[in-house]
Amino acid sequence: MSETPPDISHDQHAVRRQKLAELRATGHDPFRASFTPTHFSGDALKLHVDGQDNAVTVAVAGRLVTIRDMGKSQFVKILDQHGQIQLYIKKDVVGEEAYAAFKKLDLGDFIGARGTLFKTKTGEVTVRVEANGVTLVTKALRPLPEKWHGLADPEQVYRQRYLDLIVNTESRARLMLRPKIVSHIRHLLEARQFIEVETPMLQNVAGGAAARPFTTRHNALGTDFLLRISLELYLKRMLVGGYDRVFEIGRNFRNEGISRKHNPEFTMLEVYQAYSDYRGMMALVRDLLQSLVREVIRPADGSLKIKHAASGEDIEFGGAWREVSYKELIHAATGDADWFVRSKAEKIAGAEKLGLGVDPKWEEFEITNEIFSKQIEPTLIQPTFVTHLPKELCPLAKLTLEDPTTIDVFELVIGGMEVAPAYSEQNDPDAQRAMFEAQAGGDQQSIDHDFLLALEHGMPPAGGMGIGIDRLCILLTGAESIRDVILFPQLRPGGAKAEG
RNA sequence: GGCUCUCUAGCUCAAUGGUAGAGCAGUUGACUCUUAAUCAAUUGGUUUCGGGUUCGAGUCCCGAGGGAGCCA
Repeated sequence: MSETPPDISHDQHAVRRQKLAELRATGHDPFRASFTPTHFSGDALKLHVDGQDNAVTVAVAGRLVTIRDMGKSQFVKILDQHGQIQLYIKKDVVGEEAYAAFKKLDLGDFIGARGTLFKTKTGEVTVRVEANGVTLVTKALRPLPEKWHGLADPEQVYRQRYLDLIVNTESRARLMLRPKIVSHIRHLLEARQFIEVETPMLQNVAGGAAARPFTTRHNALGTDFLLRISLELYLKRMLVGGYDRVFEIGRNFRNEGISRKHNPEFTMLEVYQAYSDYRGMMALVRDLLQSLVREVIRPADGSLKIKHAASGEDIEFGGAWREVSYKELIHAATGDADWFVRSKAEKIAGAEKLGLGVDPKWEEFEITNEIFSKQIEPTLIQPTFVTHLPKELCPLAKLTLEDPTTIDVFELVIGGMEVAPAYSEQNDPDAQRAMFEAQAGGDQQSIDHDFLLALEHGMPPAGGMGIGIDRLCILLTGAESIRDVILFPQLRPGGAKAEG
């Protein structure tokens, strides 16, 4: 027994495991302890009345994130769903043995604490822990990242998001905002008598958008399915079925690149309203976004302005929003009022004059749209309804009566990003079939014949709109990347740092 | 998929091709109102991995892997 134990003081994992072993040896299993808090931290803090210290007793629980040890007393902070609350532990209050046990706690441990609320000299409402007031409810066997700089390595932030949420206050605030945004959207739509539905993610034909789908296999049916790339065609079946106002908030999957604006799985809101049209959708989306800024984001100055991270410009959500046709924007960008009657060769020359590389194999509308997406869209920082896109860009909308080369749609652009497209929905089954066939180019398999059958049964005239929830959250939270508003963004597998 | 950048202690970061360091965290001690608490001492490294050049490589070269940005 004369052997000196090996020095493990450098190995925080080993030190914590040893503490766990000691606790168990003395009959305290920190994974079997129970504690029932009476309040979340934020609610508890509100209970303190100025000038009435120690009048209210609360029980709070959370993760130990700060320890300030002053010998015979300590200030510590715990973190729960609401945020942090400070605890004050005095040796002469809790007793020698309990105080010694408390000193063995580590940052990251989950504890429960019971005590009375008081205000410290510096004005922070704090729980004065009472005798037998502390319970260790879970031992953390791994150390937390550094307290001041937090977790900065982007890879670890995404792979171990839980650590990011514990130590990076801004990440936590931003990600907590997202459920509030989604909830607010739901409530607003429900208040307007929209019905929320759930439609299939496993589909035979991935329709409603142009994107490469993921494929998966159903064993019992012995058949492949595609993961949906859009919600559109099933929600329209609901219009056929007599649901006049429907929406769905759900995951779409697109088997394409990953970037600051793209995650392979992302969340869409789609809304369909019978007897409305794209102009009705304009009012709806503006109401929705203004309400979100007013009620959820609540800019401090009482305005409806949000800072745009990429440009530094303030985005003004209040008031009426700019409305401009696609053709007007193209005319202005090219300086050519006759752009749309120019030959393909002239369009190629025009695009190249703007510094854009174009593939001669492209269709004319693709050349024009390259100008829109590269030269125009990124400059539209303030909310802008771009209306009447060329009909080739979407086969699911009604043609404009006065100009059958365009469709009755808008694309809402904010912060240089497409946020919400909306259409007067095509409900003529023959026109719809013709558009599908033209687009499929003989590939009958890519046509959703079941949807066309539904249309033949009759779909009421309707306006429809989609909002990319992730992009909306980027805008509303001032984030720089889609990865900052998705809890667990897609990364290459297996890269997590190996831990002993 | 292409180009550029990046990977060093648990975390945040240093280190002309020449002995791998600091702060926080950890460990030991002091301190009964702290706010990145303070003070003293102290442990801790296969520098992402595999090759190469060199008397000598964290640093230069090649390859692999992860991540970031731009492009497609």
